[in-house]
Amino acid sequence: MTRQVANVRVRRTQKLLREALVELIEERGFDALTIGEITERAMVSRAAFYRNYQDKYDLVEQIFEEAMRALLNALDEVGQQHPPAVWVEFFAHIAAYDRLYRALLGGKGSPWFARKMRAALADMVKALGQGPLNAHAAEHHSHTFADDFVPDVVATMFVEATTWWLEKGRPYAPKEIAMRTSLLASAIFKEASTW
Amino acid sequence: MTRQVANVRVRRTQKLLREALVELIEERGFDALTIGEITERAMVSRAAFYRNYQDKYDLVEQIFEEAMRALLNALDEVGQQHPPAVWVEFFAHIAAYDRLYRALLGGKGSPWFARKMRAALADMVKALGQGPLNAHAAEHHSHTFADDFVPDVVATMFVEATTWWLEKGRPYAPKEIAMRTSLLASAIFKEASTW
DNA sequence: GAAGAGTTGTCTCAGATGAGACAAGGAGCG
DNA sequence: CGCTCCTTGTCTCATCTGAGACAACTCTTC
Repeated sequence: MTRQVANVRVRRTQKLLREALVELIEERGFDALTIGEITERAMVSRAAFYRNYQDKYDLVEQIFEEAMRALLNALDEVGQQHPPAVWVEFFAHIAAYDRLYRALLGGKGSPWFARKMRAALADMVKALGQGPLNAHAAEHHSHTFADDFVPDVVATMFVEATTWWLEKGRPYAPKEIAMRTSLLASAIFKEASTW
Repeated sequence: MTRQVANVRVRRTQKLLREALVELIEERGFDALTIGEITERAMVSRAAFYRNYQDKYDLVEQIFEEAMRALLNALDEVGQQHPPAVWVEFFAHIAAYDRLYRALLGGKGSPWFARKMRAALADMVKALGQGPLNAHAAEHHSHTFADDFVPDVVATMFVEATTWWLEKGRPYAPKEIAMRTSLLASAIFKEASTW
């Protein structure tokens, strides 16, 4: 399949499909959706769907990747000065894409997506692990299996925190939830560094 | 121009243009907009615009007419039992189309639209004038020039009330604002019936 | 396990759409 | 006035899209 990008019609089709998918996940959950349902909502033909995407997983994946790109851009602007600032930005990002993440992570979402997100976050945590967030590991040169395992644990924690936060209607400001979760993350890293 | 309706593509184009127009009125005001700007936001060609509409006034007009159709449907369901109920439904309708009416009636809207709405409301008031709302006129058979003038005044009052209500962020519930304005309307009718 | 209903993924072709060019008109400016 | 820049409204043609048909597949339900 040739993944087109130049044409306005193609980009419009993709936009309509993305919006329709998010709406429908909110209404009926991801797993229950059929391609025909999505394309009907998007006012697009079923053929147009298959011209752009493999299946509905491909579609969410691209929505998610786009969201992640937006997040990474936001993180670039913050710089790496203050470790918690990254997570403030992260939760601000979640808040901005509230409907999307609520749809994908909430009760009607698919576990498949939570895995996807956990993996992406684990990569982020690993990248940050080289930096100032994980001072202990850097100091003690603790190159155990913790280097793979701990980021996974921390990422899981962040996904859980995000899910909880969204489902409760975001009771804390991004700054606050970021503080709490990054303190938890630090504690995990610290504990792990003693292994 | 042949006004097409059957095709999905045509309806989609119209939907995209409607949404783009409302967005852009909110951002930059109605008068400042060019056709090119609207079509670009809608991800639609300029030619497609002219295939569906005469000009931007034609487009707002249709958005408004669609909104009015929705309102009249809602009014049908209410029935004519309780005069204020009609106005409760009216303000509930305004609230439902909050963004649209705020955009069209607010500071960046066009006076042209306020006139349009006043005329539509005057017709509504005249229709209701035959009914139970205007008990006085019916009782006293007051067929003066008031039959044309008073509905205009009342309609103007409703437009003003609507504008005020939207700009203040809808401080009252639809029921409450409906109560107050319909009392005003009754007072106007009562006074006029003594002429 | 057979039948029925619904979904998926692919294909074709008529038909609607986007790109772009065009003349005409208006607004701002010296 | 003349000049430039932008917008409008219309047209043509290449291109993308929707409709619909199709076989293959998966569930239910008997």
